[in-house]
Amino acid sequence: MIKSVQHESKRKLLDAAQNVFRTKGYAATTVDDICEAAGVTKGSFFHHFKSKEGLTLDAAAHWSTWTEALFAAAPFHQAADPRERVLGYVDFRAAILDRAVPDFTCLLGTLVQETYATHPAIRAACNKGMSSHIANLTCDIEAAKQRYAPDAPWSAESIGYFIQAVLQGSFIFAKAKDGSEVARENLSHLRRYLEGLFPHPRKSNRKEKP
Amino acid sequence: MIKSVQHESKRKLLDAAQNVFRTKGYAATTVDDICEAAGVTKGSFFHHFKSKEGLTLDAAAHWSTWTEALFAAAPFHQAADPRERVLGYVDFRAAILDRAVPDFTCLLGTLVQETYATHPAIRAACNKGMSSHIANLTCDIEAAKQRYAPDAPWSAESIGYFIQAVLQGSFIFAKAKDGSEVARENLSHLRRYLEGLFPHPRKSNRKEKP
DNA sequence: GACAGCATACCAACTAGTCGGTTTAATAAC
DNA sequence: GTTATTAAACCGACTAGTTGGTATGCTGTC
Repeated sequence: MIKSVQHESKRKLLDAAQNVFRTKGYAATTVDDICEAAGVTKGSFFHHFKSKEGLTLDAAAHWSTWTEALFAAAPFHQAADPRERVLGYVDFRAAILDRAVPDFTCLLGTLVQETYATHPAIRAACNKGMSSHIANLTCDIEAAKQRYAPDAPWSAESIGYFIQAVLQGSFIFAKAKDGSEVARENLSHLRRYLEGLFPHPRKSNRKEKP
Repeated sequence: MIKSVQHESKRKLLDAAQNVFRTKGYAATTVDDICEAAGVTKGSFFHHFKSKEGLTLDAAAHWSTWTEALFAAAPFHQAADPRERVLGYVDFRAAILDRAVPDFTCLLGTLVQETYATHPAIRAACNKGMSSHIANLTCDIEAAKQRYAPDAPWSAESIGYFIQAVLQGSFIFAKAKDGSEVARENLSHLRRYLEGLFPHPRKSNRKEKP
């Protein structure tokens, strides 16, 4: 407990960065903004991070830990059938769309869009985080493919990227329209596509493959 | 000719803004950056635009004119079958992915992601431009639906948004990976989905509906 | 000479990062 | 148990540089 109190400022700064970046973007967010949101001072900020970019790199890693924990704990992750896990993932993403826009959008997508040409280290960190999330997702997709579409011409990984692209694009429309209705419809199209990619052998969805 | 020479600086500023914003984003782009890229001075900038935000609003309108002209002139737009026009649109978007990243990404998507919470006027301008592009696209989709899937439960408009979301999301991955391979695969998934939504009645794709 | 178009010099506000110093916490010596 | 020592955490005023925007001046055309 003593130890956790010590590093509380750092954690608060990383949490605050997540939210402020998702609201205002990277460049428009000042170090003071983050300090204010975290309730710490600028001196503390530069004690823990060597620069704004340094904080951002840490925040990207922090984000990945945070989201992986979130998805690992989500109920869809328990389904026995990998097809259900994949569709459950999409449904889960749809379910959290009722929050405010900055609360369901993706830090990494927001950051990379702004910084890809100017901050190579941030671009790389975002790429790493997104790829690793997709790699996790790809495990379930691969298992579903083995069971329901073993001869399909597409790769499981490319489906993982496709799912993420639909999500990222939907976030942009949620921002443009200040609402998540379009995002929700997009996820419903995505679900229909995935259902078609993994056709049930017959009628039952409990039937085990021989 | 005199008139066009007179306003050449303004046009150059709008063109430059398009490219610089797509590379560095809104907040990280300085007025001086745009002036330098356009080859004009700051005095000229503030002669034509009242502020950086003012220029951005004009640039969003300029972008819409520019892109609508681009798509109106593209060959896919001539196809007689609306299904071919829709698929041709996707193929066209895939075909221009061989350019550099800032040359195929979307100004409006980039802008709105950064400014949605801080610059309401820019958000509205981006929303308007994207919606209008989708409305154009929706005409072809609606016609294709009438012909190939008149009883489908989805709306033509929602397909328009879905197509754009896939594109916008693909741009994010093109930025994250500094390459368009993922984007290309995403568009191939999108095409497969659309093909499934508009099934051919039999075998021929030249058959006219009675 | 009036005016649009453009150029140069300039300013006030802001921002990332610094720096000297204070507080807090853990450990060790006594 | 008290005190000394050390190091990490923290503070907030300050600076050097940047930025959007302004003020003023110049030039050619009508």
